[in-house]
Amino acid sequence: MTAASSTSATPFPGRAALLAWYDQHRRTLPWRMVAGGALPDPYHVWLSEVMLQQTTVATVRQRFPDFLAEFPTLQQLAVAPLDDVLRAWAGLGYYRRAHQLHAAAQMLWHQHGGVWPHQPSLLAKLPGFGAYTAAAVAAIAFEQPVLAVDTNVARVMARLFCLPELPPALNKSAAQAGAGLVAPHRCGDLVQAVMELGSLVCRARQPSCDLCPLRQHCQAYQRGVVEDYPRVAPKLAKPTRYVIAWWLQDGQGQSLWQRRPDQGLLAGLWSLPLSPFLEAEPDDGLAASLAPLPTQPSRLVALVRHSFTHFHLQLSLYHQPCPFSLTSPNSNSNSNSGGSHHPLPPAYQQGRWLSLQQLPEIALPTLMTKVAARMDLDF
DNA sequence: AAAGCGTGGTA
DNA sequence: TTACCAAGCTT
Repeated sequence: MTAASSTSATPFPGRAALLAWYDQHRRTLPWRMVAGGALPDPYHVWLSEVMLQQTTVATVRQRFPDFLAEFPTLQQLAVAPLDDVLRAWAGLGYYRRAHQLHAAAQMLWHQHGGVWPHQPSLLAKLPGFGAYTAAAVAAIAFEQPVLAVDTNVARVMARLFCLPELPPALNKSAAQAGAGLVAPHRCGDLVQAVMELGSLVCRARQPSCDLCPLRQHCQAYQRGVVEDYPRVAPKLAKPTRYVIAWWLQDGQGQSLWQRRPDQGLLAGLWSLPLSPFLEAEPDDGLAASLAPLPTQPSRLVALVRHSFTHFHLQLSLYHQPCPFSLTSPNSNSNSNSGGSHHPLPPAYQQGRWLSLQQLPEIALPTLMTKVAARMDLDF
């Protein structure tokens, strides 16, 4: 989001009350030091901040320890294969984060010699570091006097000062309005205190103003208009798209899985072969015309619904037996033992033939986890 | 700079 | 069931 440093801003009078509230109510989280403890490990702070981008604390609480156990240090993350990182990230969404996490680890390890820059402006040069993450790491890990503005902080400031902007302009406005909260000491606690307040008290829905340590300072509360802030832009309706996923099954019960490109939707994750996106629900005739093996029968096995950020998807899972006997389980091509059959078209000659039991070896997005569950039922 | 990019919980 | 929301970044 955004960041602000306090240079000449008017000190905010509620800062001490906010920190006192934080000392009493802060949650114990896996990436957070005990109250009053030493500075946290910047690698832990960074990993948690990236995981928490648009992702709930409840989810990150579950996934952070496992990821850290697989990649305990910056160095181990930097030297790990990308596909291992993607597999560890599977299910968390926004997979570009995992690509950039890996790229930034490599830059920090190989170009910075494993030494972290402390300034937000330098951190912001790393992939995956926007204004928010750069400020959050600088404040929490290195006690730099900056305010990191995420959704929570923007909401708290919008209410404290009745800021009228809509996102993303609100974030800049909130950074300016909140500059008076920043001081030379307890920089990391201050940032986390505002976020914690936004998460636990100054919530988007049903805020608990009676529990808020800042309500005497809150303009929206004084005017009785807390629920009117922050203002929200009207949302566009999500379109529904359709797609066919091909369950090609060979004689040993294996199916063909393909790695998606490193850019775009589900980047670098694995999927059954997919048709192009369709504007309407496909019927059996359309499926037959698009099938990888035109001479083989195909049957509809399941409809799988899934929602992405900007569209709804209905996936039609079509099963098609593949008569080729494969030379090896992980072969990239099909043998020619079935001489009377047409070979698979080139688009289907890349990938891995895997049993359902082997799926943990590859990075599967949640959509494909749902699909695999239906394959398991139908197997 | 508007749009692309995941997922799970909640009302 | 649907819509909204959550410790955003990138092009």
